[in-house]
Amino acid sequence: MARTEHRRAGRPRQTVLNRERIAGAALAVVDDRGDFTLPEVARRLGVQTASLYHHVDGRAGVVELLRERIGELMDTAPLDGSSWDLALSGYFRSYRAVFAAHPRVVPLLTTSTVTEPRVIAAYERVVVLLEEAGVQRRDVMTIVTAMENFIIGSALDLAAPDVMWEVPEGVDAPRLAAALTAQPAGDGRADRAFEFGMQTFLAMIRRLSEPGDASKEAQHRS
Amino acid sequence: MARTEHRRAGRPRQTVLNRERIAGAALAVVDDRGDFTLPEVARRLGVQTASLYHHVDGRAGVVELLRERIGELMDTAPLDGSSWDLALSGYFRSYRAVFAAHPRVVPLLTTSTVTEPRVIAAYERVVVLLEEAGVQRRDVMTIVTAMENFIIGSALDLAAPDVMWEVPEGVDAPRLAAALTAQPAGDGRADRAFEFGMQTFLAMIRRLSEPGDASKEAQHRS
DNA sequence: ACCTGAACACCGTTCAAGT
DNA sequence: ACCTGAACACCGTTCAAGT
Repeated sequence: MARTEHRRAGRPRQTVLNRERIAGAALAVVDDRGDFTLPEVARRLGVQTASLYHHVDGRAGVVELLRERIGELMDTAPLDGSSWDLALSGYFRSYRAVFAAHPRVVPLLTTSTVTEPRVIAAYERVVVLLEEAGVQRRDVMTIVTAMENFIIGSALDLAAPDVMWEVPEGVDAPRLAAALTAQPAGDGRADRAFEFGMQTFLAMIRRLSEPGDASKEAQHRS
Repeated sequence: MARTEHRRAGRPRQTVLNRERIAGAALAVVDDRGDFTLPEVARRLGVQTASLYHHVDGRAGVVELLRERIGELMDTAPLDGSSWDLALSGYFRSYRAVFAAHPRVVPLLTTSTVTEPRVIAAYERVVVLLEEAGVQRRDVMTIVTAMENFIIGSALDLAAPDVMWEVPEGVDAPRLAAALTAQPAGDGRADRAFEFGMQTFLAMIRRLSEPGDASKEAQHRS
């Protein structure tokens, strides 16, 4: 009892900390607090805040760790499927499912370039699939970007409160109120919007791939 | 000179602060720092940090102020146009243009319910337009939510770095690299993705409105 | 190399004191 | 009612001291 009560100063014989453990603690803190601070993460690990700096580059480093962890959780298996549309929808669904499991990390990861090797590799597959589907090379990134933006927005939606729109007192919005009421019940609100959007994009990709479709050119008019 | 050098303690004869001025200062700080702190906002107004608390409810109150200001900047005029698709695309374009002008406020506003009267009123119009377009009442909010998510994602894209995907060393992603290179030049990358996505949604709405379209039901299969 | 404990600058919030 | 100045708890980051 007296032995483990306090860790004295100086390097311990066996390492107590590593990036893996820090990532797990940070994710846990975000999951139930909605955000994290370095002292909170350290406390959960039974360690001093300053100790974290031996493994990660401050707070930004911990965010980077969360980004990696999220990337690892995504299931890229669907991308090796047979048909391009099932492959894409399967991957994007798992992409969003990871955020659905950890909605409160989303706001922490929204502003930065994608560099995660696993994610980059997945997008490599996505590009190949789109080209196989018949999308013109110069249009590929436009489509990927649009879908990515949609998924990020849908992920943020998961972190948002249950009611996305609320008609305040004094404001008259009967049709909006009616539409809000007419929504199918259940917690599937965000799920339905996601599925609808994804199917919408897939349908457009099919249209772009049909030979002799005049709307192909329309995308380049502006 | 000696008169205005210091403001002594006690209530000034004429009010120096109001919500409007605070909103403007906060927006300016965010625009060029990427974030704001109360001391920064106060400094820009030549005032003590504590003074802000007489007009807004702390930091959260200033965020609320930014939300209001952004709502006011949106141009709802297109919503009174003749055809539903031009009305919707016009409004959503201005919606996103406001964020394009103030990209760094986006991350501050992403997690919360829409209550802004101006924005609620705009969505009331959007609902009416969608119903006029022939969308089933129970589908309206699904579509609105999907489009909203897409726009939020597209707005965040504006706050992100120029390169959204970067293939790191050691990772092999030739087709992604080629697709990135094949993008049309110019800063229109985000704009093109936004236009593509919006037109994609409008096309789907048209399809849903066509009488006797079997795909209508498909949306409710899951 | 890795952990501690103390230190520092900075932030958000509160509050008594002044007009 | 509205502003100041001081105070407090807390956060991110640095660093010398210890093994």
